[in-house]
Amino acid sequence: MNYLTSSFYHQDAVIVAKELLGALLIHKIGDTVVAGYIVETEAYCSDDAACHAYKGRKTLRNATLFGPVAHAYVYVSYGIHFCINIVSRHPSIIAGGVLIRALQPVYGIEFMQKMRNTTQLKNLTSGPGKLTQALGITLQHNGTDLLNNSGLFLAQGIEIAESDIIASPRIGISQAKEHLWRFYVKGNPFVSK
DNA sequence: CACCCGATTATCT
DNA sequence: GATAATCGGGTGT
Repeated sequence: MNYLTSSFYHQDAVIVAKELLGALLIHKIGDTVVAGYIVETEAYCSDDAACHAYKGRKTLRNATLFGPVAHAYVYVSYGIHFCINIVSRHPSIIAGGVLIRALQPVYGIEFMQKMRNTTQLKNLTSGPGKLTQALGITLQHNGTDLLNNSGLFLAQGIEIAESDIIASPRIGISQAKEHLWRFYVKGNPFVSK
């Protein structure tokens, strides 16, 4: 198992978002390993009006985005879902992260089916709120160091060819829609929508 | 398949 | 009071 190392996260979030495609997001809960290949991401930068860090470090919620890279930024979406970002930014930038939007289930599929209350593979991890529920990721993981053997981490997975990466506008935002900072694996059935 | 809407809370106006 | 990096269930075509 090859873990992604610190230097990987010290790059522009847009680069990290692209390069995270194909990586394994892993959550170990006791003896259970729950994991999937990342097949859809979105980049958010501090000079980007759609980013939670855009207005500065004002509230407790977005503090993690300003903290060390390779930590998990988890927030509550629409009051009821959790979404996970990987804190990553170029050293010249004050804050930034990559939203994980979809996974292809690999390990712990039975666990995911219990958590999601469905056996339908396509519905387990095909969206940012779905995949956190499937992997058992909650607000308590906000600020978790992904390099520190915490049970939540990233590892090298499968290689995605450049020609199989599609860039498109980010989903669900009302500002800075012009940036093509959503990336997904062409033709992968687990991409959201 | 398309739209519409309710759930539920941190944050902003 | 409104909006938001969402989801699932409802209704209609």
